[in-house]
Amino acid sequence: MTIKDITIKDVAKQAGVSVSTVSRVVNGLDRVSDATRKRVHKVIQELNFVPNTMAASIVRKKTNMISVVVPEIQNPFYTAVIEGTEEIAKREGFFTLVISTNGEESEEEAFLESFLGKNVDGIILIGSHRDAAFYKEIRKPTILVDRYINDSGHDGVMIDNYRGAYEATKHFMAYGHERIAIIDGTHDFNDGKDRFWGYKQAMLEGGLTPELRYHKQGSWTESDGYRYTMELMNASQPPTAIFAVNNLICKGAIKAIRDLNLTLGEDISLIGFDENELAQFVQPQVTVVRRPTREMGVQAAEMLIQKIREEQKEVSNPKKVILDVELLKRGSVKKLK
Amino acid sequence: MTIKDITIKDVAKQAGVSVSTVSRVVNGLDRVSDATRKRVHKVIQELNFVPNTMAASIVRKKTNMISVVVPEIQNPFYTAVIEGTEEIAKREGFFTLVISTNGEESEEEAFLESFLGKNVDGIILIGSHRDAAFYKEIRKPTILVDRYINDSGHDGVMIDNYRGAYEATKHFMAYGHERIAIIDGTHDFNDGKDRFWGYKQAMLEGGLTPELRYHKQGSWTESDGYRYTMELMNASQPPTAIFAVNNLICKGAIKAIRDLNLTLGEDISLIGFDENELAQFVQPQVTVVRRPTREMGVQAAEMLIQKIREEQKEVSNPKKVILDVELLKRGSVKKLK
DNA sequence: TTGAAAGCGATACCAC
DNA sequence: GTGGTATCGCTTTCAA
Repeated sequence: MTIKDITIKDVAKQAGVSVSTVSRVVNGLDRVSDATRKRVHKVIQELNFVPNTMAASIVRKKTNMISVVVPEIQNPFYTAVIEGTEEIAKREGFFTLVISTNGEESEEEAFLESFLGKNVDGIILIGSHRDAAFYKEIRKPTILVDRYINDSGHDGVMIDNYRGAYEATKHFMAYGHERIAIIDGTHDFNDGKDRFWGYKQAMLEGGLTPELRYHKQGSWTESDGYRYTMELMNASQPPTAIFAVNNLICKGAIKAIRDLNLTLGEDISLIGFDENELAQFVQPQVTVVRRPTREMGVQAAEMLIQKIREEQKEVSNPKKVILDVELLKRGSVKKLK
Repeated sequence: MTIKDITIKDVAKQAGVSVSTVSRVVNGLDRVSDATRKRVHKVIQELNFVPNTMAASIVRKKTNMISVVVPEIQNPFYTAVIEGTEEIAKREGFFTLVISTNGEESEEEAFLESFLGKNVDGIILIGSHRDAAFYKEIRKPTILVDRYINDSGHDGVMIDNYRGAYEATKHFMAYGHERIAIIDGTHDFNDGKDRFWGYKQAMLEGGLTPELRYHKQGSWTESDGYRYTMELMNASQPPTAIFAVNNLICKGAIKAIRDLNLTLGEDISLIGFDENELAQFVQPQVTVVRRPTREMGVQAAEMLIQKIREEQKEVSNPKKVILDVELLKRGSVKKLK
């Protein structure tokens, strides 16, 4: 059992043919006689030869690898998207590399600029939030998922954040709610802005005025969800409904409601954005705006691979695909008469 | 903005130096005059040159990449381990590629044998469960995490499954429980066997006889956890305590207990193996055997990188590191008088 | 059908 | 300090 990797040359010598021939049978090309093909295969078996794909890639200028770059690998949203991309990639003969940047922009850059980034055929960036100039530097088929930056020059797959928030708010209103609070995240990017905008529009259209005291804005974290729910409910005139703009905030809200000894769907109504485990566990279950996570990955991978095949490295006309969301009505919204 | 990747040659020509020199400055080697270094750097900037690391790897026979292969990327246990490995890898200058096999053994093989597997410096296999012969084929520094196969020839990082189960069972007994049930998974591998064994030993040592009616064995799934909890509690003489051997089973048990309208820690005591979100949410919180997930990743990465550096490709004496577990006592175990 | 040889992009040894 | 060149493992014309 020798350590040295055996190469195409070893196979050639052992089989008594040229490396060209070995290369041909390895790649399943025609014009090789059955006899030699068989012989070569046998030697490959015996020697346990595995071609060095890097060497191949450098001449082919194709790696058959795509990479998916995510901010954090612990978040179920990202892994769900990844599963979608992997499914398609695999079907289409691509290998998926997952890179987690741990939320550090420098990591993203390190990957894209100086390392493996150069050695994949295409890139899917999920939840990335650099500026347009940054993305323009990427001279490779690239798809932006979840967050889209205009003028980035790349295609994108997103969801209709506006509509999700709009529908949620409308649902509250349809059930007779008027004091509808929103626990909001920062508005650094479109997703945050759009969700707030959807809420606001729905309110205005229904003749309600969004009140400042019902608008809590902090980070997109569970602890803020908890804290603001406490604040809202301890105020003199608490809201009858709370819209939690992401899954973490929603979890925090659920915990706060429990700790306040309030009955969900009775003392307070709640809608979350994005599915989460607690929302499904508590009773009544929490109504949420569901986004098609896996489908986002599928779409992104399909678009990317098509791009790779067409070698449209330069995007003339970036395409944005907006996937629809769905309001999963469960029991956490009380019908006021 | 041209598409063609620019190479070291382009830089050399533009800077009026040889490729050797460019290579030197790119790699930060000494023996380059400040003047030329500066000039070359300038050209690199202008041309936006990014070295092709694959080409470099093929001559260096080093990629500075390690891969982590997991069965499924959606499972928080795996992602926690991954975070640990990434931390170390990054610190040591390695890039981490995450590969999800989606539970398909063929995928694992595809990766290891014919693809990128060849192009990383080392491999961490988490939760893999092939036979020894399979692992022996891997001629690369490799660490097995969580599941260990004897005679595989590789190092491993595991936890003390036996002790975890033993402590949990002892805890029940210390609190006066005698009818202690176990909802068990399959015994295909050591982890499953050891957990059951720990339970059994603790019982026997305490003078209790593990009864067949209190031993439910199925798959490691939430649905089985749910189903068996139902069965146990609906039987004529239900147990007073249940040991759920993994996080999914534990979640199922929690849901069943809720649906049976039983009070946790009062009508029924419960201990889970491995932390999980529901265990922390319900009140009282569920006592669990905590395993040091992140630390497992850290250990594995450290061992792997050391091995890579020592070029111990052939392991003479595989090393097994067993990390300890901890019983997190929370409120789900009732003190019987 | 097969082989020889040039080349992919970079490194590293050896001269100068 | 700097450059020339063999080399890494493989693919791909071009001839034979």
